[in-house]
Amino acid sequence: MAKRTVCLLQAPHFDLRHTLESGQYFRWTREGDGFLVQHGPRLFLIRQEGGTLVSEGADEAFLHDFFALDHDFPEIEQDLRKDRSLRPALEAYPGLRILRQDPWECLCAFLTSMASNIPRITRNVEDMARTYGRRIKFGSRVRHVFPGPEELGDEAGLRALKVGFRARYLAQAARLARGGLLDEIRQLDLDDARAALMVLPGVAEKVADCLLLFAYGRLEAFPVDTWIRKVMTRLYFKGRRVPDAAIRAFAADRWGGIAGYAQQYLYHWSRSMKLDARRSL
DNA sequence: GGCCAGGTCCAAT
DNA sequence: ATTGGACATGGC
Repeated sequence: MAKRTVCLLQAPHFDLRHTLESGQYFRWTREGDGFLVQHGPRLFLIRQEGGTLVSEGADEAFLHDFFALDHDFPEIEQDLRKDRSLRPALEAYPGLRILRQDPWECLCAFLTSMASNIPRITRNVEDMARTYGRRIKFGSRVRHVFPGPEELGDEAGLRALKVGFRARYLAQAARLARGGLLDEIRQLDLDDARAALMVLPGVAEKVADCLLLFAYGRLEAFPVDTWIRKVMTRLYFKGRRVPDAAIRAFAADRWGGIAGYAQQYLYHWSRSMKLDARRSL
């Protein structure tokens, strides 16, 4: 067996665990004091030692891109800290960052996310990989690459994986992705990009915003899901139910180009808080 | 058992 | 323009 080279990467102001556990990405498992992660064709071990990421099985350029180390973390954090309501979330998960995922994989993950939950999304994604993806090994560990749009099964095949009504969306997404839809997004401004993504059946505002934020690096995107709706109405709307558009508009106004970071902190924090409807913040 | 879940779509106000 | 139910499956 070929010996794998160890890759060291400086990642100050970055917390691997908070980042992976925040619910933006699903293809990782804990292993020892680190994680076994896969993304695209890669399968790698990674752990954090202070401000350094130590990895086996991935090169520096990939890691730098995937973990989005080009984002100006101190600047983002400093900006968000100006909002007092955000501080508990910021302090609960210092170093929580937004990843830069592959758009196709991200699309499939969040297509399966509707009316679901993280354990089930994770299982759906792994089922798709195991059924349609090519095998890869890391030492004695065997995993599967997430299948490309050409490799993903048809609707009937996907239904057999228990993804339910999401099977049709996934099959259609594959068809449109084969036509290059996901590549055309990058050059569009936010509104056009969102509209282009929403051409995909099963993609409306929330999933589109997840892609824009988690895959396309559009840090101003602010996905509004049930958790965000709950925490935002509590923190900023006196508990009154308001349209999602109003929440997005508020976020854009308050946090501008880094609203997506605020979203990810609030999402992770609100879930850990187990916010109760009867309790005020 | 029925209700609801990292939503979206469609029909009926 | 807004609202309610259906959609598969699974967990509680």
